[in-house]
Amino acid sequence: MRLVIANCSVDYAGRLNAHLPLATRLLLLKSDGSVLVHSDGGSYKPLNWMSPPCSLVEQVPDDEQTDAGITQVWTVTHAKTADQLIVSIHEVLHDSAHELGIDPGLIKDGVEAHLQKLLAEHIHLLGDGHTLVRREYMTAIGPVDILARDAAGHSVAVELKRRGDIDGVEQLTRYLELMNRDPHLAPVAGVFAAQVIKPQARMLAEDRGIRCLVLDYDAMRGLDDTQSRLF
Amino acid sequence: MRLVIANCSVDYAGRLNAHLPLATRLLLLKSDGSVLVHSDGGSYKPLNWMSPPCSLVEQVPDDEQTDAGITQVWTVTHAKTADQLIVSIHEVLHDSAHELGIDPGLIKDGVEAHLQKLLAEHIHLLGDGHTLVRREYMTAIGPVDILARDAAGHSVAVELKRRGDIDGVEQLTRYLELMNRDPHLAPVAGVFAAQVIKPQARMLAEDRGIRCLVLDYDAMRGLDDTQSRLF
DNA sequence: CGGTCTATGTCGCAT
DNA sequence: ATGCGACGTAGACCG
Repeated sequence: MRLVIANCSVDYAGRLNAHLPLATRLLLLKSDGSVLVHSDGGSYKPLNWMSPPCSLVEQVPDDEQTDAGITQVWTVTHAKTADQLIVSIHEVLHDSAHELGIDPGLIKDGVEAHLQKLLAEHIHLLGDGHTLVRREYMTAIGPVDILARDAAGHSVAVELKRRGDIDGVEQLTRYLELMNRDPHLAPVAGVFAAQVIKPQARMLAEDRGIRCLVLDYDAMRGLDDTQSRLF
Repeated sequence: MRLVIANCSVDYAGRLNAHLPLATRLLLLKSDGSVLVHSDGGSYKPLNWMSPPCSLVEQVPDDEQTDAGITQVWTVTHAKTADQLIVSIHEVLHDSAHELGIDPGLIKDGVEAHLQKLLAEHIHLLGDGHTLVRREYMTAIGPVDILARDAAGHSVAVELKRRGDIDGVEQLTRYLELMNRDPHLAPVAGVFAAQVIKPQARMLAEDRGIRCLVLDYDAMRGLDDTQSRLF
């Protein structure tokens, strides 16, 4: 990894065109050839960048560029799309290289996949007598997170979110509309399950006859632990 | 901006929990207090981060941590959500600070506006005999990208996307529902036009009687060039 | 490899 | 502040 602090301007030409006027920035060159241009603020997103696979070529500026005060030009070209990032460097204020090695990577916990697995394992949380049909039940417009049957044997489609928002309700509505046309499944009831359900999403769901279910992730994990210990 | 290369492990507790095992990484501290943890590869997204507004506290490790080889502990806390990022540093390999100043920011030049202009100029791409009524036709719930009339004089509402996704179909559906209540416009047909239309979006659109139109941006630009050269 | 969905999405703009 | 749509979305998972 190479870290360069430099006074530079940057141009990107690819899926859009973008330009960064002359200013002092961090240029971060990773060992896979990718380049990140960061300012001293904002979020984790760089002002501009080139993702791998790509290659960097350092060029000597032509006369016109030299007259404009440019001392180096970096041209970073994407290997597949031919997108280009051109960094015109005026002054280098810092330049250092570091050996980092391969990163073991991030370990995550608490994402939607876990929730889905936990709810499938404890399907009774949907209500007494419910049974699991399957996770990721495929329909023509995409997979329904969980398909179950209630005590009376009627289909129940569950849309699962970490945070229950309006678009989740819209998604479930589309599935229900489609599934209710299938005589093998109809009638299909809807359950919108999430750790937190926004008031507007709850409103919309209930207005459409969709039941809302707030899930307690820690409690569900607790159930899981208890069950694990029993076996 | 402060750049630190260090052997460290990182823990995040917030909307989810995440852990980074001990390894050498770049720690990027921006002047607004935000922190980015980057490995030497992957994408522009850091392995872990804390976005502003947040505050960093450097702590002396307790005995247990010292025994584990930890020399510094940074606790970064988000000012609003109380999300925490904890960086446990074993060894610092580089540490430098740099004054960057405020960045003038990125200037973008997009593609979708151009697509709309091109389709409006070559409205026959909608079908023989079509005529343009206007771009950005205003309705109570927002502007329809293009309103046209077909050969029979019936209204045609066009939703334009670079990439045709399900939410684009939803958007057009809302417009059509509204516009079809207006006796001056009804009946209004829908056309979903994009450079790429996802199968599920096509499915949903056609199920709702909305016609799908795949646009070739380069070919349309070619038409434009030809026309430009004629005048 | 393409197709779809999730995301600590982020970002910007409207209300 | 909050909702909503776009993004050079990126990344994971699945056929």
